[in-house]
Amino acid sequence: MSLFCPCSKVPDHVILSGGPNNRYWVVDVEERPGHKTLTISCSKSLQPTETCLLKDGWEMTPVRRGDVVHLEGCSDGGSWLVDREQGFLVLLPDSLISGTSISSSIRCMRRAVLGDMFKSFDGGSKQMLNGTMVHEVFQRAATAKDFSLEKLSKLADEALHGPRYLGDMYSLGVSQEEMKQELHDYLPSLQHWANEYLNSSAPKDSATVVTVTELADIEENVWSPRFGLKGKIDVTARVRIQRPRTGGHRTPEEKIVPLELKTGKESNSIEHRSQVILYTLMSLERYNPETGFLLYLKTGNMHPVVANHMDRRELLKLRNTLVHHIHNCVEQEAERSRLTRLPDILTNRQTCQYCPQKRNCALYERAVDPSSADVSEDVVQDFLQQETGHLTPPHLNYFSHWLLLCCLEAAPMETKNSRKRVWLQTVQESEKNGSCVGNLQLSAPVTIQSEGVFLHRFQRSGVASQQGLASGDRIVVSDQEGRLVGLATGYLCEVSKKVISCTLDRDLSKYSGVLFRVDSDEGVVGLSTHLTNVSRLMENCQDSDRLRELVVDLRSPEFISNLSSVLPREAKDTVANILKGLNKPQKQAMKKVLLSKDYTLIVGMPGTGKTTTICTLVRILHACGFSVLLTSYTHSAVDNILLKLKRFRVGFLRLGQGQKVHPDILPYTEESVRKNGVHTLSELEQLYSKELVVATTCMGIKHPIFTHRRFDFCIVDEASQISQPVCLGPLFYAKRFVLVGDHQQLPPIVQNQEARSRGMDESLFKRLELHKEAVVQLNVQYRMNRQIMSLSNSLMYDGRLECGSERTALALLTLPFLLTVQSELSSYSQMQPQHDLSWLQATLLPSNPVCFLDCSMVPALESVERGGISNRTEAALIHMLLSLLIKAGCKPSDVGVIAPYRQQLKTISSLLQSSAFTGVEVNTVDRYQGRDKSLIVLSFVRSTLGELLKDWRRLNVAITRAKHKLLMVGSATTLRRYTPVEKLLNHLHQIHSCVCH
DNA sequence: GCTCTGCTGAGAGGA
Repeated sequence: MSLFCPCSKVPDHVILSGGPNNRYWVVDVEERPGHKTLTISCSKSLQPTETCLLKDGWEMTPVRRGDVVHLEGCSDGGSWLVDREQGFLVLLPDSLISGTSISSSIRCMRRAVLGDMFKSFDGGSKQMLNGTMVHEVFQRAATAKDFSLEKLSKLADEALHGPRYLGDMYSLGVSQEEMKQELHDYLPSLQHWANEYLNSSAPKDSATVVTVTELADIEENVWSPRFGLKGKIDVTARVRIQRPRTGGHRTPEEKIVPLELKTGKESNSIEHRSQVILYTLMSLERYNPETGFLLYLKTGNMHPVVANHMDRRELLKLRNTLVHHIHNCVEQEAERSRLTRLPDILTNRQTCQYCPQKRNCALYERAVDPSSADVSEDVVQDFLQQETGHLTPPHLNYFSHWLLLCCLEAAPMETKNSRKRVWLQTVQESEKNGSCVGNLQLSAPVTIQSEGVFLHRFQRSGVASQQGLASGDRIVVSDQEGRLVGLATGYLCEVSKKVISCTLDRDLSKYSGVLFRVDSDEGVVGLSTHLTNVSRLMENCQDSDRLRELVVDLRSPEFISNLSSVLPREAKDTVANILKGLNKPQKQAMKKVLLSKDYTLIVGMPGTGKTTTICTLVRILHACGFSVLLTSYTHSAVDNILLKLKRFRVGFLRLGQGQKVHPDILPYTEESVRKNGVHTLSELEQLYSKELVVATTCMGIKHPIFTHRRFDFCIVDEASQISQPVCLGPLFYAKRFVLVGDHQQLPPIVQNQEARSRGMDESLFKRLELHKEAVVQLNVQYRMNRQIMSLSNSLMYDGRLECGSERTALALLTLPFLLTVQSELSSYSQMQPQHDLSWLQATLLPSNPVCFLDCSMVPALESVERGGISNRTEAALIHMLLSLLIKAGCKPSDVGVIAPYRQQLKTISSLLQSSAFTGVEVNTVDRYQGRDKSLIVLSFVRSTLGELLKDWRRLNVAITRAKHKLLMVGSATTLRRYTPVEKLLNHLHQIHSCVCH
């Protein structure tokens, strides 16, 4: 008998179910020699329970209490058996693992796990590019049903000159001619294959004859939640298999099977065959194929791969081990998390020699166990020495620290990942969340918008339910039955009650008649960019060595003493001219950057003209002939600077998806420039090297341009909001860098509590700030009037913030009709003397720029709902204040309402529906950073200060958005318990107790 | 206790 903890509760985000697509919660695991028994339940109440007996090797499955599993096979009255002959157990089935990950784990499980954490940055090889291009030629010939040499060679040339692969050739440094040679070598065997297998009628008595009668699909995308698999099937073909006659007459078999194309050696290796077997497994629900084919395009030979139970069983066991390691890279030890061990390092040096995860493999080993370099086997010791010998203990510490933080932070992202809803929730359930629209049918012919972008229109039948999807959202399309999950992904264009239009990566016209569902797809972004950057920082090369010294060892930044050596003579006048428009600290900032040999930190306090400063800096650097890489975390921050820069005839290249770029910046994107004709490699090279200034987001550094170009300066805007690993990314490509930010404003958002407490919200900006000599402060501001500024000064800046002019200092809200409103209020007060409204009259006065409206005396209770926290009383008060202020002549577009919680914004917005309020912007503190309004109304929402406003940086941002008037609404008595708010309240002259009705 | 923006991606061969 096994005992299990009755208090163990299933978390909210877990979805369980019975039936063919079952999901069981593992209540308990009982291990015995040779077998393992699971106590499981598919109900969240954990009643009733069933059992599952694992044996014949399945008992080695690393399944634990609290895991979710899927069971295949049969159960006998609630007891399942998974053994040699029957049944499968799929561990964590909602984590879909790709076919290639699993087949790569055959040789080295450790490599497969690392491959999931770190997307390798090696950029591939010429052979790989050729492989991709041969695939493309084959697939397009298949679509055109024409494998003649003329057609093939035409398709090859299109691929060579089309936009798609030029970037890869640029990265790899191979010429179009070279690639052409490689590619053309394959064409004859492609034709040969077609002659041999495609509709061939050549009868052969002796052997099995396989004839491909139809190429049913190309690059079919498959998500198989039943087996926890995903993949892309090169070609899905209908084949006729005629076996040799043995006497009697035999009808040929017709089947739909996956074809896996390979351009490399005809190895027929276990990895290749495993890939095919996994494809047959994941398309079980679609066609139930028992066979697949490996098609080697070098020779045109085709090998059948028959999938038997044993192969499938062993591959699923590998998948289970892999998924276990991916999900359990962190373990708890005495309340503190730490990295877990990975599968062992191979001791066969031959295999490891070309492994793309070599460095990460060694780094990880030393991160979990610093002593491993001394105690392991000799082979491993040598390997560790070779890969990490150049690193000091602090370097290794930095690596393991950030690796752990990233793994911790990845966990909440994983649980939030809503992708599993696509297959675990019905359309009705998902529509209720607003994340899905169902009952859709194709309503118009699919049109091709550009290469690989297909415009679809769907008609919705039945009642339109609550609408949660918006245009621009990333989506995934599946059939409603759950047989064709994840058919295509793309973006939503138009949503109305009846019609949905979207652009998808695949043409779904062959599914006419199918009922579709469209789900929002937030995707699983993960933290692989972060980890890749941290790993790169540990590389044994010049760029990384230098950056490591500055970032990890915190070596003091150096400066040269004389400007004249950096300023070219011919640029002097231009630079002097540009400098004219700047104030003193801004000029200092320019000078510091020019003198820097390593880096400069520019602290841009609120309203001090950060964007202008960066724009001016770029102009100066440009005038001096320096190249500049301009980045920030968000597209909008990058474009804000570019919009300013554009006016000064400074040329630049903007990298990134056109969809995300500001419309006015679109003409500068690579996409648009290339439309004007870039067909050769040298044209592309020209485009990539033409502009001194290149702009992109920090995550956009996977672009081919960075395989070759280096910049004199890298500027990172909003650097105090970017987490360290991300901020590092662009710095690899520049000799010097400039971080612009303000650590007194919002830090990087970190969801995991432990990750935050262990320092994940420390930006690189903050880390480097200890070197005072690298810091310039922009403290002259042009936003807030004197009273508002002094509030922030007392809270955060110790009086360092200054007004740029008397005009700024004295500016007040203009309310042309205030007298009318005031007299109305007065007469109301006279008629109802029990309602003293003098507090309200004082509040409205522009000459009272900062007011706190204290709701302590009225019951202003917050309510915690599903969507978050709100406070109706505060919302009502804000509604009244705004009505009066707008009546008094304040323009709605000059008004901003800020609250720390989304739910409160909803509550406020719903009260501001009337047209009088059109233009009033209601948003979170976070969204308001970097922006301002003449009048800001701030709702504190909580009578007990929440986690969010305890952060004085968030509070600082909130109060510094107002130019002329700041109204704060909250419960003063309780808020006083928190030091930052207390400090703030003590500074105020105007605290009004409001008496609401 | 509820703040949010980034990202195509699974596979393209080689020993």
